Amino acid sequence: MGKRGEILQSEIFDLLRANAGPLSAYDVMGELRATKPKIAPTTVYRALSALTDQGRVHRLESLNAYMACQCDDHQHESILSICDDCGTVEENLAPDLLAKLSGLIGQSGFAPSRHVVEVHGTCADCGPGRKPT
Amino acid sequence: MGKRGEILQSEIFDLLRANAGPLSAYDVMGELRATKPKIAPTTVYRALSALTDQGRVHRLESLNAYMACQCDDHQHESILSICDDCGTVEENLAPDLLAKLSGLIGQSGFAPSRHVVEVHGTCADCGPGRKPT
DNA sequence: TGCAACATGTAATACTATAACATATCTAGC
DNA sequence: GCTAGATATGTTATAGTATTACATGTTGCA
Repeated sequence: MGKRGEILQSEIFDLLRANAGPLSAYDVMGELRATKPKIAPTTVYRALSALTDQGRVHRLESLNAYMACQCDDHQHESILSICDDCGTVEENLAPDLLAKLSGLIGQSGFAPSRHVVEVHGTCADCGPGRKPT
Repeated sequence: MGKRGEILQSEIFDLLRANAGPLSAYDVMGELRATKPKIAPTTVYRALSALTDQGRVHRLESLNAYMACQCDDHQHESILSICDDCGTVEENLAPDLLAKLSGLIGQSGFAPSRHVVEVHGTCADCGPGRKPT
């Protein structure tokens, strides 16, 4: 086996890439139901889990949602900036900052394995001095 | 009104303080049911929300759980290190690092309002070179 | 008193995620 | 090819997290 799973993963990855903002697991399932009316949460979660393990998809812990990695190299941890107005998320790379973070935490003997760094706020397009339509 | 709410908040705060690790909202509700058998989720969430607004309680986004702030001054954002083995969470203050983070993100015109920084790993007590009991 | 504003209580339901077990597919060795 | 064991996938049910909508109580002030 394995074949069908990879197809599903690609399908989900494309779906997330095509979307401007992040999608919840159930959003993804809703989209998939268009072609696979009987797909179950477990199946979707398994695929999302595989994708996040691969680094092709990021999970937004503070939103319970998922987005496609915006970079070509999927072997990195990201800093995600989330606009609370329009919902768009930008991915920022800052290995040095994450290293500094690990160093700081490591001083007390803690061994970091995974960083969750998400910054909420308003993006340039939604920022102050801009009025809603 | 307002009085009964503040009492409940203190009760929850004490409960969280007494606990070594973070508690989920429903954990908290379970404890509260000992004295208030009919307390509802909404009530608990409202109190937790007030407490987090005050900075007396931190929400762990990656665990869907809550913990009492370990510092006396509750007017700060924290970096939380979470041991995936034993579940204990340490609070680290690093205003300079958060400022650097804001600066980085701000370069693209993004205006940060809230930082979520959670580091998973293993704490000094659970780290490598230590075998389970 | 009466009412406006707001805090709290209550019930129902929506959203997110996993457990447990059944079924299908693949690979290796015969 | 066939069987057995390992692994991936499908299916059903349920657990865990959070909010909506509306009812009721409380306060302060005209």
